[in-house]
Amino acid sequence: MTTATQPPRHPAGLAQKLADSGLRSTPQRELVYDVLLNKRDHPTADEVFARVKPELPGISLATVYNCLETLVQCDLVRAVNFERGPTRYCPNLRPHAHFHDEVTGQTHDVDLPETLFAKLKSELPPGFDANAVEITFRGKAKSSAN
Amino acid sequence: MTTATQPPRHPAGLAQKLADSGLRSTPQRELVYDVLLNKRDHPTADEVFARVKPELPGISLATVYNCLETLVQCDLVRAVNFERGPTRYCPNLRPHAHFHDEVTGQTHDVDLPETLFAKLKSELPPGFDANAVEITFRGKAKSSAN
DNA sequence: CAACAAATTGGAATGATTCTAAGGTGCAAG
DNA sequence: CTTGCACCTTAGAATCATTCCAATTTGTTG
Repeated sequence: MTTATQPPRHPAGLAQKLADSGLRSTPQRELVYDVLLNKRDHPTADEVFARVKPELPGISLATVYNCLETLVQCDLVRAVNFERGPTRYCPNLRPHAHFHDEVTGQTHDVDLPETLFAKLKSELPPGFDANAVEITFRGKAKSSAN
Repeated sequence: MTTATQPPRHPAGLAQKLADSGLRSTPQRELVYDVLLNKRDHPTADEVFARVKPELPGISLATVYNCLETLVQCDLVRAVNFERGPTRYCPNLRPHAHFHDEVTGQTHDVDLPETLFAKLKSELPPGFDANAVEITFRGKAKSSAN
């Protein structure tokens, strides 16, 4: 490494946030974060891997997964569709939301006023035409009061 | 069918809805639907398989998957978390929703007023304490207007 | 009953993710 | 500056949900 070291393309916050969690700043973590900031198209782990590889040819896919998880834990990045588990099925056909209890793992139906669903759709910018809205809450529900 | 035939535990609608789509009513499909109606705890395919097996020991997991997909196609059942694909990552930390373009497969960020997120949480029944809300729209966006 | 289409079946294949064991890296204390 | 040690990375194997496939079964129609 000569004087050619490139400045980081991301806010200085990374090293700090990592340190806050007792974690180290590594080239892999910085690069993965850079890639996410530079093209905000919600890439998959594989896509991040592909973008990172040219700059750090030795990096492994496992590391990309590790880095992404680390960034999520530090609240620097959010995972979309992070329902790791299998698909669940529900015979309730009325429009409703789901509440996912993080303690028990149970999923509850939550009825919401139709007007809210309408309101949500009406908030979409012009050019976006939604035919479905999915709302999922995460948290804890009082004991087993189904 | 003699007098010993058990009455279906589900609304008569099944056979009809299936027929509407040019599909047959089969013991497997009826039983899978029964199971979903009888215990509405959002079971996974494996769980459905386990509940169905005692009554129809010869049924295969593949058939359970097939039946579930059929029921979803007939609009009798909804699949929760049906993001089959890989997890996506997003460095946008402000509260926002996602719009999933079903044509291009792209995911866009959609900013919504904070008040809407608050409103949503306030609609939760007592005893439900959410620390996160996930909102995903599905539909099509006007051309490539990122 | 014969023929054909629709369904089911078991097992193999796929694909994302996680696990595991081994090797590297860098700070910290002496 | 060297040794120790905790943290990281790595490659490849393992897992798990889901899909695919080819063969068999079932049901309906002629």
